[in-house]
Amino acid sequence: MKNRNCIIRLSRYKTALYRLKALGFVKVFSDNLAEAIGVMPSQVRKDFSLFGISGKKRGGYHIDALIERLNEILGKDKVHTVIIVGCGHIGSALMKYRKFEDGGIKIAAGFDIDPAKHAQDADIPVFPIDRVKPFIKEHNVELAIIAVPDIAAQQVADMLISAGIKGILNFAPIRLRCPEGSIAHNINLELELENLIYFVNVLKKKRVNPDETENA
Amino acid sequence: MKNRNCIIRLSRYKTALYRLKALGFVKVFSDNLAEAIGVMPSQVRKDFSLFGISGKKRGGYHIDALIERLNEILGKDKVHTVIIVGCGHIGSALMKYRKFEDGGIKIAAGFDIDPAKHAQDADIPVFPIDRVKPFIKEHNVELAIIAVPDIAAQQVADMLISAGIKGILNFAPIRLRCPEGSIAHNINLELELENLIYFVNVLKKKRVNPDETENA
DNA sequence: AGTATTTTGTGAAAAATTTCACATTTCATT
DNA sequence: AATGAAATGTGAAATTTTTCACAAAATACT
Ligand SMILES: NC(=O)c1ccc[n+]([C@@H]2O[C@H](COP(=O)([O-])OP(=O)(O)OC[C@H]3O[C@@H](n4cnc5c(N)ncnc54)[C@H](O)[C@@H]3O)[C@@H](O)[C@H]2O)c1
Ligand SMILES: NC(=O)c1ccc[n+]([C@@H]2O[C@H](COP(=O)([O-])OP(=O)(O)OC[C@H]3O[C@@H](n4cnc5c(N)ncnc54)[C@H](O)[C@@H]3O)[C@@H](O)[C@H]2O)c1
Repeated sequence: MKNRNCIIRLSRYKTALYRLKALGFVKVFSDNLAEAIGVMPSQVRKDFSLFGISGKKRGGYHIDALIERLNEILGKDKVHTVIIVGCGHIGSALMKYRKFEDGGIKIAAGFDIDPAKHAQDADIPVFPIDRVKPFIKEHNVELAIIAVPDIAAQQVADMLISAGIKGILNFAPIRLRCPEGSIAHNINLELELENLIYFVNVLKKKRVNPDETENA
Repeated sequence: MKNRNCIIRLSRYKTALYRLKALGFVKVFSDNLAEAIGVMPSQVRKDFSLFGISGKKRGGYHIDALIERLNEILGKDKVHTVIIVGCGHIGSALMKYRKFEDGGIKIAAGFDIDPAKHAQDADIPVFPIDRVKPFIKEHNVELAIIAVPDIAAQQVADMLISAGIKGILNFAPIRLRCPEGSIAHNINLELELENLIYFVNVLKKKRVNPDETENA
């Protein structure tokens, strides 16, 4: 029911709603949202009913109220503080990304083992890794992004969790294990590319032989 | 049946197999793979049977043969050339990532609209954006990574597809539309963080009130 | 060689997710 | 105020995906 895909759809509805709002719309119907994110209108209504979101028959949903409700459900009604561990290529790209802040995600600091990466006076400071535990405790940080090499990732994750981190977004190409009470989501870009390659091949086979292949 | 999740699992099995192989294993059973990627053994066997992969009863699967077969299914039995459009923070992080090449994914060049990003003599060169069409045609490139600002992304995608690109991995936070015969996968990092935030909140509610909440 | 044990491969069952379909409500128009 | 059209909310149906469970095969052991 309230599975990962459903939550992802809620985020997508929200993105679509912000765009519709910017376009001047005040209310929206399930088919507008369905069209925007590429699902059936009944899916939109089912998702909403799962969270007790209701609109008005014939009147649809009020955009502002809907955005507010979705933000509340998604926990985006307050600012979330995140730290980044591993300020190499990916880590520093993320640190420089300003749009997270617009979305209520504040990157408080970076941490790295390499002194060359340290920048304690920068806009978003980068501290030595041994400062991470006290930092997490002092600032009550619950979220971390891991962008260290794969061999170090599990060890870093364990350390962060022991310091109080509850949620990790991991870019190292391994599946992080974590104990009850904490959670890790893994982003594996090579896997994403591999996946894309597979579906491009399916597509090509379909062109050559439209019958023998099935849909992607 | 052969849905996206199934293909993702195949990639994961492959990763696990490489690790098991490096550890000295020669054969593997469905429960080893299941344990490694966190699914049921019957899921592993079902996935394999879907692609006509078979092992030996009581003997399991031969790791080398299995890796080879998976690579073949996933289209990883040859090197794939990729270009990157938009060599800003994310784009250049990806260009500097050496492990793609180990996995048979070769980043041939980058393209950017900003002359300050151009580097025609670099290891992986960065060319002006107007060179991208001839490059795609000349080198028969089918895959592209888009890492331009969101407002430019759809336009860039259309251009790439018209030049012959079949598969796009998109980092801009919009859902790219593309015509029949081409495919785009979207990576939305803010959505991933939002999703993580939701599940961390579910976790916290569960701690406070173990009954009223359901599993993540 | 024969027996016991382990593991696959796969239909069938179960579970999860999506889609349908329609009664009900609301809004617009006359 | 009455009528008609449009959109929601939701059980039920359909579809998809996962898990079960067990017969058949391969290996190990005696
Ligand atoms: N760069 C990419 O495009 C890309 C793509 C896919 C996956 N990844 C993955 O993301 C991770 C980071 O990649 P990258 O390219 O940024 O690598 P990188 O080498 O540029 O950065 C890694 C950083 O982590 C730091 N580090 C190492 N061990 C540490 C520790 N124990 N504690 C704190 N910091 C530590 C290093 O000093 C370095 O600054 C890797 O796991 C990589 O496989 C990167
Ligand atoms: N940096 C991140 O951590 C991050 C995180 C999430 C999402 N993203 C998304 O990834 C994309 C890139 O982000 P970034 O931080 O690397 O931005 P950036 O501004 O650093 O880089 C964008 C690059 O694209 C180039 N560009 C702009 N228009 C172009 C065009 N028409 N053709 C070719 N090149 C063009 C720019 O010159 C620039 O070099 C954005 O859509 C952003 O929303 C980035």
